[in-house]
Amino acid sequence: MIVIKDVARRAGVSVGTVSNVINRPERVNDETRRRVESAIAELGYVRNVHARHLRVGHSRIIGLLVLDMGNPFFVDVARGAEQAAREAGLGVMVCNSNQSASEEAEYLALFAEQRVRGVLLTPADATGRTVADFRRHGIPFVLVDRVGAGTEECSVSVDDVAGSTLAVRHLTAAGHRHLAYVSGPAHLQQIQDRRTGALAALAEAGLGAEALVELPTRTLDVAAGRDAAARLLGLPRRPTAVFCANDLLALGVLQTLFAAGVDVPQDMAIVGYDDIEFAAAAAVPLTSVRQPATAMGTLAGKLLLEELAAEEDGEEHKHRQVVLQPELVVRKSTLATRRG
Amino acid sequence: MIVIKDVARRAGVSVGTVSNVINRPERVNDETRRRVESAIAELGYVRNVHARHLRVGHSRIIGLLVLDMGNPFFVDVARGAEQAAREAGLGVMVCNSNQSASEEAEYLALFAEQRVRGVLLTPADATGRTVADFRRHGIPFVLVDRVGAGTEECSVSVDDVAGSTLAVRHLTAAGHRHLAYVSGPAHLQQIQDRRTGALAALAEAGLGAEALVELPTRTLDVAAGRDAAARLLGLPRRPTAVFCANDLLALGVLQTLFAAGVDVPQDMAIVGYDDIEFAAAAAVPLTSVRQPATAMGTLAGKLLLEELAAEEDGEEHKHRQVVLQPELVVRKSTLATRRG
DNA sequence: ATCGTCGTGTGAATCGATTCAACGGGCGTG
DNA sequence: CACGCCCGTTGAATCGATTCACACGACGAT
Repeated sequence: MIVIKDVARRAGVSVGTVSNVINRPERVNDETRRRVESAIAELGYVRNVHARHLRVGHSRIIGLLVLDMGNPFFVDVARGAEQAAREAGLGVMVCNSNQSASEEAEYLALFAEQRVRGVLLTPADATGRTVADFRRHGIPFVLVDRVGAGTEECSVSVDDVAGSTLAVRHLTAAGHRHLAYVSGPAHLQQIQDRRTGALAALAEAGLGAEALVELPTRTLDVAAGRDAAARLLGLPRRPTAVFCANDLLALGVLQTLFAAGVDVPQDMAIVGYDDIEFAAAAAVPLTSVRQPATAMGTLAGKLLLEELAAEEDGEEHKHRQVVLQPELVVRKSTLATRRG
Repeated sequence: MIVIKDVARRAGVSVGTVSNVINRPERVNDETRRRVESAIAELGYVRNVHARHLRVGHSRIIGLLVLDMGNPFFVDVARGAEQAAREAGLGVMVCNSNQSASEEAEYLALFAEQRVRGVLLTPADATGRTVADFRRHGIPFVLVDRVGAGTEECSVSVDDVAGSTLAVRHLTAAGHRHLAYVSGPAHLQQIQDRRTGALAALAEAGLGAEALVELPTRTLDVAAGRDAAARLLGLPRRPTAVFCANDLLALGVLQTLFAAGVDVPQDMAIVGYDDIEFAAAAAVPLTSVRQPATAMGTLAGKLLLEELAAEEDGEEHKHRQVVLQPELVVRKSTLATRRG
């Protein structure tokens, strides 16, 4: 393997000069620079980032830890983050916590070992334990899709309470009085907030918590949705509408209802969350709460970059909590009007 | 930041001993080991992988470069690869080439800089140029979803010619005589192979290439499918069936046909490719060619691990080309029988 | 003639963990 | 008692790139 010393020998200069050609080309004479550059090309030299990072103290990679890349919502978040990082010449290492606090802790430990420059994190652990542990390493991080507890970190989130209020208000306005909430793992903040918003909308309509049957699931995917729908069909007094904590669940619910011959939206209305691309292409196009996923990723990336820049310039950094607003997209899955 | 020297001082031992506790705990006395371990815990020491890798020569990360993580097919491949890597204690860095040869080259350069332990690669460049360039670095790699040109590398792929033959044979058997092929970027091997298979099935049915109208697209996503469907509807002599190079395209086609009031499958049958989870949940459940995506990822990971193990033991490694077989899943989007 | 400055280059110290030759002490054996 | 051996530990060399104090020559100003 070719190292910087080989290049230096080939070009007839010192290793310091080769390093300068790579990192501050303006400091070296044109003629010398050309000689070094062609030596690099001829030998096929690739610099070793480990040596570099050992010296400079940190790497040029940021870590992104999301709940599940199987959810197109997070794919969009990742796309946004990657774009922001790219513009600053940083690489992104994407990992899945699979909504598990222990996997989250494992990946955060990996990031710490790697001395990543910063982290974008969608916490799986609502207690904040793993995040608190991670803070000790002193690696800058930004929370994504979750508001920080204090103001000790930046965060970008979408108002989940507002989003679910929109969704459920839409249902109560159509006359629904008895709803189901297909939720998800209770330890996720998003799941809790979306319940809060749903209850708020019910209260507006003069309804109490008894109007909302919660159907929790272990995961947030299509299979869990199918499973929840089976439970839904078995309920003694069947609700007339289902609010799902995300679109994957909603698609699963839709599939099972369809197979059971339940007409959507006539017999059962469905609202999803996230408005992933597949929601519009579903058997019955899904009404859903749209979240600005890519924008969230980009913004989170930018906040992190700001913090890094401040750190490098020795300036003070004020943490910011950005909250974006969701938007209800009405489609066929809720279009029927309820009788009474 | 805490370094190994701090731990050594705290535990009252030399740095060599601390390193031994971390890497070969059996060589150190129980009492000493415990002292070092608690020093590590108390100080919150995290070892610096850059220093480690500088010394040992390579990292414990493998690179995975896929065409598009927006395609659930590749998410499944990644899941499989990650699992295989995890079992061997390796991390995975996932990147998207976005089907672009230049982005592919960029990410491969990043992997080379990082001295990743190995690479799993779905090439975007059918010419094999970027792959050939990458070979120079001497980093082991395995091709995924693509058979290698020679036998100079391992590969895991699914027989695309067989898969598309299945798909199109299914259509001709149902009486279709005039088909469209919504393809994709011509520089992808998969796209070419799937055309070859389609033409083979047509030939079996006594039909020539004129029976297949190709509608190429620039990308392989839902939006491109919508766009292709618009062109499809504008054709002078409208085909009765569409074969799409993947499910994302098929979902886009379905959406546009639906909006235009074209009945699927009565007026137009659709076959997709990949059998992603969303294909079954579509407006009209899609007939699709199922590929063993997760298995492909796992297998590719295992082949790479085998190669790495051989390298470490100084053994000879024989490259293998594994070809998996796809399977046709028939659903409603092709269920109508053609008249003549 | 002297001094300062500028533009280029050099070479050694440095980052943190790993590894290995060497060492010391305890024990058993001849 | 002397010797060899094993166990556990030490300390220094090493990996490759970066960085910085310094050197060197040329040139201009005084």
